[in-house]
Amino acid sequence: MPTPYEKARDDNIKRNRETLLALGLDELKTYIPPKTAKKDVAPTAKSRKRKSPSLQDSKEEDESGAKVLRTHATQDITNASGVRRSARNAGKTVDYKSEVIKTLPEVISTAAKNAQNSEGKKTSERRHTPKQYGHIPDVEVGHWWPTREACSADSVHAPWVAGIAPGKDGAYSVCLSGGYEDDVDEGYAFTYTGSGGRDLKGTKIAPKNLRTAPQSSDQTFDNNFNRALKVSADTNKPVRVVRGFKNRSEYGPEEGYRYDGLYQVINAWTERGLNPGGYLVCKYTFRRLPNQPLIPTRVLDGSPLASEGSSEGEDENDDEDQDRDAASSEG
DNA sequence: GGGCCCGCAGGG
DNA sequence: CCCTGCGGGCCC
Repeated sequence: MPTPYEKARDDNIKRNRETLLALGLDELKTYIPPKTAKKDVAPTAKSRKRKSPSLQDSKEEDESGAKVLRTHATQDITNASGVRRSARNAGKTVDYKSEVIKTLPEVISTAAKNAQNSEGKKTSERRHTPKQYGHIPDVEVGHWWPTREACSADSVHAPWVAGIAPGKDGAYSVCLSGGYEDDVDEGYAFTYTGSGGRDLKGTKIAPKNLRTAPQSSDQTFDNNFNRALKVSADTNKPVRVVRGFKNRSEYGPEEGYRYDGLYQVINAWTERGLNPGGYLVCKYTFRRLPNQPLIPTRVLDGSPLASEGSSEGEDENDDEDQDRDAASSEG
């Protein structure tokens, strides 16, 4: 017998999922790589078998020198003594040497301080401003970082903690980190919950100085972050989306944070949130822009999801050259 | 595992 | 300066 909370949660999830699936997502799941002169040849023998659903597989043999990303499979991502990198691994025994080889790129920094971007530059030496709409130059869809700090250093999502990066004409970017249980992520569309309404400071007698906390009051669109996303729904500016490992869907990365490309906010509303006080939350529906690389999927623990990916047995998109020429920025 | 408390980015 | 915020390291 489900508790009232569980019932409310499941109702919300069911309703949200139906909304998302009604958006016609199938057309977004077929990415046809641009035909280049060099590659416009039927792949007779598949030279390389895709090792993982990861998007950031290297383009090692690209003679044009335009290679952007590379998977440093042999890099030992732990420190010499297997230092724990973050709370996500607390208590877990993970054999990175064997596991990581499949998917993860090189970990750039294990320290919160001096976060480096993918070029070894620090946040203060960003090459691009994060305050722009659309893709960040040279950062491919599928790019992966170990931490929010590293993602910030690459200008894709600037805040280290906040899920929304607000701008005048809408949000520049959001991060999906599974902060709200009734958010639904169908990959090519998802629902998102705003911020605010949390008591971060505690009381005078018991000050907290927290960064996140349970809901304790209503969220409104007066909040900067929430207003920005509402504006996004009006201006249709593209929003960069980063998925984090806390995202409880098959579309979340197993570790770290991954850039999943551009989305549009297509709806914004408020509703009674899934919190004990029944406080209002701001909700949004996001839909992915077409012509972007497919999103990697994973198998959730203890969940009988279909095996990974959507293309086991389909060969059309087997080519790894999924260039990032999706919807352009600005409009 | 959970609690604490910090730095940092960005806006007012 | 102040405030906020779906991190993360450290200690227990």
